[in-house]
Amino acid sequence: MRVRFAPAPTGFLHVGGTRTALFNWLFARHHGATFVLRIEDTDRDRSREEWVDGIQATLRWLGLDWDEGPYRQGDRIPQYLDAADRLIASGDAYESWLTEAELDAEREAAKAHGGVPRFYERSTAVGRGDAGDERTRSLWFRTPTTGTAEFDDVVRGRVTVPWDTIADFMIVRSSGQPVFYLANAVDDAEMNITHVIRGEDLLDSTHRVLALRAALGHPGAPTYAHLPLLVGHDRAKLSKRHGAVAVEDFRDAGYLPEALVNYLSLLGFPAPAAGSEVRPLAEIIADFDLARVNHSAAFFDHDKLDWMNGEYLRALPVPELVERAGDWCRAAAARGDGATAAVDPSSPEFAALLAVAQKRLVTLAEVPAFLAHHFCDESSFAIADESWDVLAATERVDEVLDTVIAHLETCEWTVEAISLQPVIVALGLKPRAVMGALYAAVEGRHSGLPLFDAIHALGRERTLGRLRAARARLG
RNA sequence: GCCCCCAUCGUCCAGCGGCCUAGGACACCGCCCUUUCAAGGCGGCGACGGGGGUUCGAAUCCCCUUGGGGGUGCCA
Repeated sequence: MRVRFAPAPTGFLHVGGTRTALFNWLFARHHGATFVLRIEDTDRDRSREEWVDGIQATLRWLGLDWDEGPYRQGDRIPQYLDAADRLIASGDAYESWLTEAELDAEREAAKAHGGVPRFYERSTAVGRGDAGDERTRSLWFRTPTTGTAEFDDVVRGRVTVPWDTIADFMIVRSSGQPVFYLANAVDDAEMNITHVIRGEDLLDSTHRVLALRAALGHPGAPTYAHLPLLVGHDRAKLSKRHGAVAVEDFRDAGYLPEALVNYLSLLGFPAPAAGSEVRPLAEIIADFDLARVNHSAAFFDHDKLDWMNGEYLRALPVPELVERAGDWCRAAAARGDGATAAVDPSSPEFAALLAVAQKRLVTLAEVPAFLAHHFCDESSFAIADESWDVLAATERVDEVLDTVIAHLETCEWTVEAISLQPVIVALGLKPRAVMGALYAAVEGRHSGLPLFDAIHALGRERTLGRLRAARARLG
């Protein structure tokens, strides 16, 4: 069996396309099939080489490795044009020298009659036009006018459409470049693709591709499976205007590829009957079955992705978390992220603080904020305004600071010995009531990393310096 | 306009004629734990769009309707 993922390099790989790639990949890995990557760059004007590279880089980042390709349709133009010639010869297609305005006029006329445009008659009548006309040649497939177009879809069942509702369609542009339908039909046949797994937005095009394939004389047809679309808040097909949908943006935003893959595997496919939705790839592969794919569109829920990413982050062994967070920080710094540049991923404190930050992380992008109080110059250390307000509003805060300072001046420097509850309780106060003030004084914000670990990593002098500064500011 | 697809909690899924006073997950709310915040534990809120059938019995089958989406491009 052979499947293919066939993106057009007209933009970054977005989550919708990624889900399609993932389901093809899952199918291939489940059945031991061959996964082919094919770049559909027949539209020269919109295709860009950087996207061809970007798509591959993103697939690699996700771990969706392909077995063949990437094939480039741009390299196979002669095959498509040859196919077009055969269609002209057999009478299944015709050439047209109609201008775009004339084509539009035909469309208008057809619409007025409640029908669908056919350009053959008019094309024949006009021919190449008069000498001096600025006409160009395009090739069109002549669709049947009677009967029904039908095929069996693994997820939708039998799909039937009357041929008289399907207009003639272009197969070669006036620029001489073949159109998607033709290239798609030729490639799926010549590459021996057995299963076409793609988005539902391509459902209606299947009839045209199948008609081309039949007219070209390719026996049989692949099994089709049209996946439910991924939609945004407005339930419309997911696109750029729905915010961050470029997968490379998710990488930069600190998401783990395995979390994104796991999350995507849940959209349009039943969650495991028993056990967690968070599960190893091997299990997702083993469980995959085209016949169980859902029918209705799925909303891409960032909240659930966040939760999933947190689950994966928490499950990471600390050394691996340190390594991956370090990689992320270096990449962010390289992108020019100033807040991250100060963080030193190779320092022992980075690892120590990350270990206590782990349960609090939703994405790797939050690492710098949690660690900022540690990796800053004392001269640039500042307490956030709202956190200072919390500190200032704390009951007997001056007394608390004095006591804590005294304790930290002499205590043994271990996380256990630093523990501040005893001294607070000794003052007759509840730790809950004053802890916020201490977080603010030491970490610059009233909520953050566990205080005693933060203090331990910070060291005695820096900690005392901050506490004394806060005490002094109180007056 | 025409054609096609779809329809269970706010969201993602379970359900494939009786086990459903509809189950799980995310989100949300509350409680517990607690060094703030998280994490974790426990609990709560919350859905079969509507109308006809079929059947002893429909979330599950059929029809209509409504709603949503997709297609109808010299995009794929």
